[in-house]
Amino acid sequence: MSLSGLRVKRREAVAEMLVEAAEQVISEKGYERATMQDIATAAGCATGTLYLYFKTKEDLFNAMVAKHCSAIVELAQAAMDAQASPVGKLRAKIEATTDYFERHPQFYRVFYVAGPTVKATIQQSLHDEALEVYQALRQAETEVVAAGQRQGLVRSDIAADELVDFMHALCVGTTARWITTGRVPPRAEQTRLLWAVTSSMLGIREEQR
Amino acid sequence: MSLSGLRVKRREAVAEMLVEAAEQVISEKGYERATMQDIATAAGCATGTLYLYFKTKEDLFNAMVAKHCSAIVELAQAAMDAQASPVGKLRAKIEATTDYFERHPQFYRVFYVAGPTVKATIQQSLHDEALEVYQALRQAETEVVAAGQRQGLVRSDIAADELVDFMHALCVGTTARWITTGRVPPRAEQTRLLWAVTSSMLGIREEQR
Amino acid sequence: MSLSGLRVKRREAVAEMLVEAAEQVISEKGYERATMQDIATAAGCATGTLYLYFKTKEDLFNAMVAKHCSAIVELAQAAMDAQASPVGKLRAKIEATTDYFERHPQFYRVFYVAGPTVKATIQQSLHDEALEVYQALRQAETEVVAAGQRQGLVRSDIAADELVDFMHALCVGTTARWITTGRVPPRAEQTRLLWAVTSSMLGIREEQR
Amino acid sequence: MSLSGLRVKRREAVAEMLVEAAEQVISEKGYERATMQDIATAAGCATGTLYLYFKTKEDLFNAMVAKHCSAIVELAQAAMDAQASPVGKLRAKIEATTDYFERHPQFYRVFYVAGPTVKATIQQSLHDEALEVYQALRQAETEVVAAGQRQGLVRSDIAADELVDFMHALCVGTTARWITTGRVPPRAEQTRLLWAVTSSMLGIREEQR
DNA sequence: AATGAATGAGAGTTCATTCAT
DNA sequence: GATGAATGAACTCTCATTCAT
Repeated sequence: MSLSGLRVKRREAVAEMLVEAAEQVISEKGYERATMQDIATAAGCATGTLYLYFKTKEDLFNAMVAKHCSAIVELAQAAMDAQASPVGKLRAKIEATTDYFERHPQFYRVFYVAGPTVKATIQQSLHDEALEVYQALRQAETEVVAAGQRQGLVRSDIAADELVDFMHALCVGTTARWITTGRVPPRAEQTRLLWAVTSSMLGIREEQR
Repeated sequence: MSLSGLRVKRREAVAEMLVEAAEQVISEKGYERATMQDIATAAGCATGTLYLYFKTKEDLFNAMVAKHCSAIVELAQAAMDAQASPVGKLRAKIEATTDYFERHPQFYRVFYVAGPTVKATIQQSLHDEALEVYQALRQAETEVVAAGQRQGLVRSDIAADELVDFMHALCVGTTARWITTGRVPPRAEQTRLLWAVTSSMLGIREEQR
Repeated sequence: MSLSGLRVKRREAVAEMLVEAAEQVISEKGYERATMQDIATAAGCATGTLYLYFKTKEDLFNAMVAKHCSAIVELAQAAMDAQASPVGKLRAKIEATTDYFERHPQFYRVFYVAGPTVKATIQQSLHDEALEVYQALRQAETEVVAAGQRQGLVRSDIAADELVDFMHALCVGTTARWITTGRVPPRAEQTRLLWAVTSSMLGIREEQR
Repeated sequence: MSLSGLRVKRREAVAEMLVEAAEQVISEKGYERATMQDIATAAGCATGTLYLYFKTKEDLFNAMVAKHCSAIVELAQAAMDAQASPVGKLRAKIEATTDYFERHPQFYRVFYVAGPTVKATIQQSLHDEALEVYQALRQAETEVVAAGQRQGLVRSDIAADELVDFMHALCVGTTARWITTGRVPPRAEQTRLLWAVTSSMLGIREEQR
């Protein structure tokens, strides 16, 4: 690997570390209350150093959000692709995302602590890179639900895209509660519970029955 | 009413107005970005006046949150009391809260815009005044769900208090989506949709069938 | 005078005082080196106070420049209007401006110390308020010189507007030298010297001879 | 030439290049706004490299000013030496300096953009190297003018050293106007105009008449 | 009670300078 | 010698809070 290749690698590694420090601090204090000084201290560097890697505070925040969004979307998509049946896909997707949030509770907390910038930021940062991917995921889920409806496996009295929204609301809301209260059930239980409520909400009739 | 009684009345009326101004501004800009100057301007008074009624900015925010929490809890409790059957109670509670948020979208928005202080504040402000009432509501709901389970009207494979949490997650998450996207379905549709997903999630078998 | 009238008066008085403090500090250290803290200290107030009267540092600077430019232009115009003959007008204008700079040496120093913003600022601030007045003055001078040329009192081998530019260059440059070296000749001598060189540069033949 | 002699040569060549880069950037943005990074970029080297040749930013600036001052003084002196008569000397000096500024407009611009450091810097940097030379030039000019006065070629109602100052003011002010407005007359015209106004200001009676 | 001018601590950001590589 | 990442002091500007009127 060339010298400049090494440099790029190193730069990315440092940026990654700074993002993690930011994540740490922001998840504790919220975006507005977290100062660049705080983040620098958490990262073990000087304030000015942060600006060598990110042009503004918001930039740093965006980088963090984009990183996680991309990761989640990617995992969810992969989990769905690995399954054949609509019901299997939905279940796998729920498992994958629950899993991710459990492994990255700080990121989740950001959304409940981060404040005003979050919404604007997510939309903006996703526009740049991951929005298409994110929309594709939503599209894919809707198609899966619709397929389930056509096969009589999913309730048909509510439109597929609305069901997807309900699914998201339920999963996100539940995960939020787990993480913010600090009482996270064991993994197996998480999946069981979430799938139990989601599947009955969707009126799912399991195929193998 | 005594003179001092009138004075108290007047003081409360002014405080109420200031809270409304704060609500307006904070729901637009978020807690951190909303300045006391902004709020004073919205209320049509001077900055200093705010401090005659609230000791700090956070105090003003707390008053606003407490006001709405109390109102919601009260309405929900009343709606449940007016129904006899467990299923009726649950349905009535959902209707009552959905109703409240639709009439006070600004308050709802606060939770998605308000930022870091929200969680701390809610817990703190609820501690002070409304937490007991709020816990009582949750308790009441849990008992209703448990009663439904005993009568075979509600699924029994998940504990009553957990079902209550799922209910909350679903309702709050869905309402959030409606309000933040700005695409609020008509009232009747709201209730139909929410009840359709909630009841099937709870495995409800309607009594009259 | 009404209460709000008094308030406006007071506000203007304070703003004027702050401008003077800024003038003091900037003439010593230059625009870039003068900090808002310095200016506040010179004015005997807190940093924040400056921002109650001027939106930005540049704003404060602009206010200062605009004030002096307007004053000079006004005095110069008045001095010219008070004279009948072209030669008298030119002489009166030189006297008036020399006079002003002698009474406000700090302002003059600004132009030799203030730095990059000066040119941009002067053009911009003059655009807003005083540019037309300033252009009018230049126009008036050009006409005076042209009149002098028609009457055979001023050399005709160089265009009137160019002669005006030379006049400005000579006066400004000379005043600059006096003020920056600190060796300012007595008033009577100033006028005598400046007029001696200017009039011979303009090829002036005094009328009464 | 010895090895170390070559090294010195090389070092000077690099320093010269860096000074030119600084000149470029500072003439555009002004001293304060020009960053060492900007200059390094313009020079095609790293920030740190600048510090191998100049101890501080001000040092680099001083080097640049000193370079031009020396050059101008040298040219002016040579031009004067090449003429015999006082009037010829003055005219030749004006031609030489006008010429220099036209060939180095960036340097001239520095004085109108560079800001607070200029005065201090010029005095300081000239002290170190060129002040004596500069003073010598001024002295030489004064003697030329005095000689002109003795021969009845130059007005005698104003002291020789003051006339020299007026000459400087007029030439510098005029050149400034040309360069900052960007409307530079053709070379021949420059000399004609400047000499026309300067000579009549000095009350010069051309010898050949 | 009401005002709003004043405060000053603290935020984000920049940049001359250093130093390990 | 050359590099450029790292530093941290210093800057402009904001805003919750106070207090004389």
